[in-house]
Amino acid sequence: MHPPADPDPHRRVNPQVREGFSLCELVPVPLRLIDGQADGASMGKVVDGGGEGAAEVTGIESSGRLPWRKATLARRDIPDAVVSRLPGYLQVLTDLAAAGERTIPSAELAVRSGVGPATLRKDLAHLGSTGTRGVGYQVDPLIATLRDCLGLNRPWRVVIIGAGHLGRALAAYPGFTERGFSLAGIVDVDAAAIGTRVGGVTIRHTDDLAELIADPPSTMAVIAVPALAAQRAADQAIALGVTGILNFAPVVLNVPASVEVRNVDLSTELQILAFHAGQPPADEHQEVS
Amino acid sequence: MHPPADPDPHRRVNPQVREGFSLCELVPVPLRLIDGQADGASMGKVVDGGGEGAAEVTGIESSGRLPWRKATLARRDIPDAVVSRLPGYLQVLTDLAAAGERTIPSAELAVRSGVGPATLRKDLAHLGSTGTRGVGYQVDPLIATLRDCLGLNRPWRVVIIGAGHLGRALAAYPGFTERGFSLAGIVDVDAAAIGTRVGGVTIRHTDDLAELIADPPSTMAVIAVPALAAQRAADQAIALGVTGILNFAPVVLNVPASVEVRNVDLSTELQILAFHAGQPPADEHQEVS
DNA sequence: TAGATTGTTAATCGATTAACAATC
DNA sequence: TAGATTGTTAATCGATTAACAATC
Repeated sequence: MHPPADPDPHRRVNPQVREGFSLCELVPVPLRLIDGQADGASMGKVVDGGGEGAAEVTGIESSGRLPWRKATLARRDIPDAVVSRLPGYLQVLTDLAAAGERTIPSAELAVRSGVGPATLRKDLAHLGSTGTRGVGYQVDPLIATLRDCLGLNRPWRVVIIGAGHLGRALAAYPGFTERGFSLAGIVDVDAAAIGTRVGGVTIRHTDDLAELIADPPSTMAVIAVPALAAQRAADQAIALGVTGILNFAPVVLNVPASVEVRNVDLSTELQILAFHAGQPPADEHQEVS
Repeated sequence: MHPPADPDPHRRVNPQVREGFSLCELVPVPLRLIDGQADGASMGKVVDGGGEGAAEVTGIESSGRLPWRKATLARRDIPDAVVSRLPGYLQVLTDLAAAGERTIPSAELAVRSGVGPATLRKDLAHLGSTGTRGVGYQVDPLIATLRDCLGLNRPWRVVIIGAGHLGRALAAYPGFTERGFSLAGIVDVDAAAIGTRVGGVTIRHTDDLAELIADPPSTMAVIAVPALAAQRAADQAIALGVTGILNFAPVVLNVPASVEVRNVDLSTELQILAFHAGQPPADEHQEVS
């Protein structure tokens, strides 16, 4: 009935530890910390962190005893597969809101999002139940919940590294700012490009990256440089505090586990299409099993 | 140890039948066909196709009794998750070949590809075992096998629909032709753009799409138009015989099951990064479970 | 109430991983 | 042979799906 599961090539990184810990809604769940014993082989002992800081979604370890915020989401608990579908739901819901819809049943939202209704309801249940039995989901509150979950209510500043055709196209992409990402700047090493205006900013030299990222701070970088320059670009960005990288270069970036990388590779996608195009065509009237 | 599984948002389509059938190496497996009864509700009856045509990877239903080609691969049998990793392996291997490497053990190829060694070996086993115990994999033969499997030994012509910033950047992207895809042309409806040269071709009007796709035939299209125009572009391309679509517009395309769609959405990726950036930072010394 | 639709369970399905016998 | 590394098995893990009780 549905496209089979397919692990996300966009999240591929060199094997690294990526262990999370869980937060629960409204319940002060302590951070799980490893105590200090440097015992490499055995498992770290889980220590009760004392109930502090877990509700603060920015992940900054709190120094004082914060009042328990109404944590809207158990964000750590959401599987990656679910997270990757949330932007799609948000997109569809935004369109629905613009069209004046107030509520929508899961069946319809699912069709418009390209997923099954069971998957949709289970996904949304991860955000805390927002639906009403017999009615469906309220569009506006669900949008708010999704935006909150994805962290889109804070400003995100993004730098683009590489001002070739692709970098400039990305800088000029309106969807960038439409969805709350603001372009901090774009850099390149090519003297011919520097000084050109694109997407509301002026292309600067890569040497200015530190300055650009620092104030106000950017935490996301888009890498749009040739493959050979990509690792260096990533290293620079990470050294300057970037924790999220969208990589368009066809290389596996080596990054610390604290940095999230998503890869987008045009030719990978074309090759996957080639594979399928080379297959015997799926018969439209094929048996449904 | 590894990034968790993550279903591939790039393959999301409206729920449609996507049933395959299997080919086995060297064994003439008949196509499974549904007989003609137009019985909508009940399941189609599976009919033995008589053993013809299954080995022809182009998927054109053969009219005569073809000799059984030595089918190098059971391409239908390869899980999507595996297929999505093959281009990455090919990329790494190509780099290794350029560096003069003759053989490579799975452990090293795995690290360079950002996957685990067990996954790598299991993936390659799907292509027929090409490794040598105690030695590793031979680079050049493995490249040949991968290219064969992905269907990269045939010419693939691609049309780009939409000549905005992104469409033009894609047209100019060298990786396009470097990996065996040739740009058939690029079209737009904007009179100001038509006539401009980009990536070795001249931007033509969308009305010329039929002509462009027909001769020589293109089977792949890249959609780089605004969201509102994407479905229409897809419909046009599909009507003209395109069976693979790389969609950059943030919409779920409605296509027949015989058409493969892969979605690339910049803002989706940024939103996923935002989610992770909003999380408590993964502790580098976190417990390994 | 009756109809509709959610939230959740349990079953299925598929992908990943560790481990090791096979074998170069 | 001894060492190295594959191919494959079996176990684990996670994601999807169908179905239905809960409930608006």
